[in-house]
Amino acid sequence: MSTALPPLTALRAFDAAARHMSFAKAADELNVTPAALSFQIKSLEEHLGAPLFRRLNRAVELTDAGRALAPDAQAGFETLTAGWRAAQRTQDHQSLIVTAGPAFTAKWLAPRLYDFAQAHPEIELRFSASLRIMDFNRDNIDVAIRFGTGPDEGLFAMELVDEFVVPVMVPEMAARYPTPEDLAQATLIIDNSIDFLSPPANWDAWFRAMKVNVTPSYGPAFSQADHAIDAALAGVGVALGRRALVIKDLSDGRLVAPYPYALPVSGRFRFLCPEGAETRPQIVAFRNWILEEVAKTSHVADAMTMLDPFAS
Amino acid sequence: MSTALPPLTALRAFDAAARHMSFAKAADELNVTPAALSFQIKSLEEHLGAPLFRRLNRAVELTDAGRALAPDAQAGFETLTAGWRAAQRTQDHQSLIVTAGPAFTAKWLAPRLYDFAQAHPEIELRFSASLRIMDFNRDNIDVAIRFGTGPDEGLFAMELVDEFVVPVMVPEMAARYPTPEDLAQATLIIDNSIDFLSPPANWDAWFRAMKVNVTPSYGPAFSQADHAIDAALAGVGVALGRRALVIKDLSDGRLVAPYPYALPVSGRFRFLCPEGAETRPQIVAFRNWILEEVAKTSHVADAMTMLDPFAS
DNA sequence: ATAGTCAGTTAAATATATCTTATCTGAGTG
DNA sequence: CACTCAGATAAGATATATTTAACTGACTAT
Repeated sequence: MSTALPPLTALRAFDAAARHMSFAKAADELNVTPAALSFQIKSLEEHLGAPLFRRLNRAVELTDAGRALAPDAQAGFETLTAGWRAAQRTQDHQSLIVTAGPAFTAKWLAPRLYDFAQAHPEIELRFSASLRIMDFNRDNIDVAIRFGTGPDEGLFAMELVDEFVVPVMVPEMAARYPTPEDLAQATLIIDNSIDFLSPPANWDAWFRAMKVNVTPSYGPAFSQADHAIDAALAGVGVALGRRALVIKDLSDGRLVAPYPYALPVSGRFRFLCPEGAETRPQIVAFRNWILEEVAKTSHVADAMTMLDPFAS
Repeated sequence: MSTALPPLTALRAFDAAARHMSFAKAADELNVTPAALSFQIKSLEEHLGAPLFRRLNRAVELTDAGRALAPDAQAGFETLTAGWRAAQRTQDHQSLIVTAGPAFTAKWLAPRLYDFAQAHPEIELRFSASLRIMDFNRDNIDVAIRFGTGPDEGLFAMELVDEFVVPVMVPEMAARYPTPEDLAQATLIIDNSIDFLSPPANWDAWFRAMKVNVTPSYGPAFSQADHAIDAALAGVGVALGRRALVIKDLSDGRLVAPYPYALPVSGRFRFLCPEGAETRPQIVAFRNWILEEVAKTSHVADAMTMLDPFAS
């Protein structure tokens, strides 16, 4: 039995027909006449020596052979399409598609976007905020910014600055809670988005590292870090904010960190792109811009004293 | 930027060229002249608007665009090939390719093969003994027999009989160890191949279920169940054998199980094939034959008393 | 040096595959 | 009973792919 592939055009016609379960719709998708599609399927069936579809009254259905072929045909063409798109993207120096989690998008990227647009008017930046880890080729992504530790196979990775968490609140509230012990009276906002970290970076860990013995009264809990920070900005209470997500608000004075003791966390925000793509001009520009922006606010972090995350 | 795929023949030419890193070898693989391949690559590069290869003195190397495309191109065509082979297999009623672990192949299939060949001379049976779990389409497999519990997505599965382990030895040895307590004096052969089971099905578990308090003296340990049984057949000692693997030897008298107390285990051997393939004639024949063979030796197991695997 | 070889390119002719238009079939539908 | 819908088919037109044969430019070995 010949292992060689049949004519690929015919295979593609089959894929479209199997996905739509209709020759007419498949022909439409491929911008050919139904007649052409009919020929292609017939040719494929001749190559195989057996029918792939059963022609019914007003419908078609797959034969056993068709059912064996269809899933791999679909997957194969999807992969080819993804690869072709990736190759096309290497030729595009105008646009840049970035994916990041909702928190980083809202609290780091969004407030600085105007700045990037000013510096690089030629680059059309698009965002795709999603927690789902995306596949660069399949999802048409150029750059991802993800919180984690790496390493990642086959990816170019650059770690942004050391990450930590520190209690943040609106300035008016800071006057009411001059010392960490006073936080026993405060509403502590909970951020569950980094529960997966080890060692943990929650309120309990911060108090322990501070060697402060309080029985905190917890307030609302959020599954996304940006919502917890928004709550703090609204004056709801005190949040334990990750550096990257609160440093802009601290720098601009919307939030303050009255106790300059920060708890290091094991993850960092990382800049990721497919290997080889790190030299594309718009990716270079974006990466340099991120580094510049990080540097702009580093003075805020310099004033912090790092706690021992393993203190007991 | 058009998202449509370029001519597929050109893509396939690129795939071959990228895999071989040589136009000449790629042309050879595709049974065309180097000239044809050169045209195909050129056409693909025109579609993309950029070169995919850098032509060097006596070699070619991929450009960034080529590097972005090559992996997905290769994966895509591999998937298409696997699917096509799967479709071709549905048309083949003569041959049957079975994969099973080494132990099942050696101790169950191999001794019965002559029987199947007699009953179905029209079916050409081939074996692929491997511990690696294989992909039906990718590896050209019709049927797999695996030890486990399921369920399996998208597969047709049939569980063979309940599985258990029982001490087995050569008949001469049985006279020396009339009671389970006597096993303290015997060499106990260890089979590590089912260490992953829960609850465990090792000597310790069997003695505990028997409520026999012995301090066993362990002999050689094997990572594959058939080797442990071979050791028992060679008179090395007493093995704890899985039903399916020892029942033929018990039935034929090469081994005996002097203590008819068997410990049930949580896994079973399972007959697996792609969904829809279970009606193909040679698969039906093979499946029925397995069921018949299982029935032939069931009297041996009927004489066993099942122990409580959770006894403490 | 200089001819030989190797890898890939190119032009022109040709073969093959693919697509279209137009007509046809056959089973439901109003 | 005419109508529509999904697909099949025939014949000619067009686009794609391939071959043969001649060419380039760099390394290789006398």
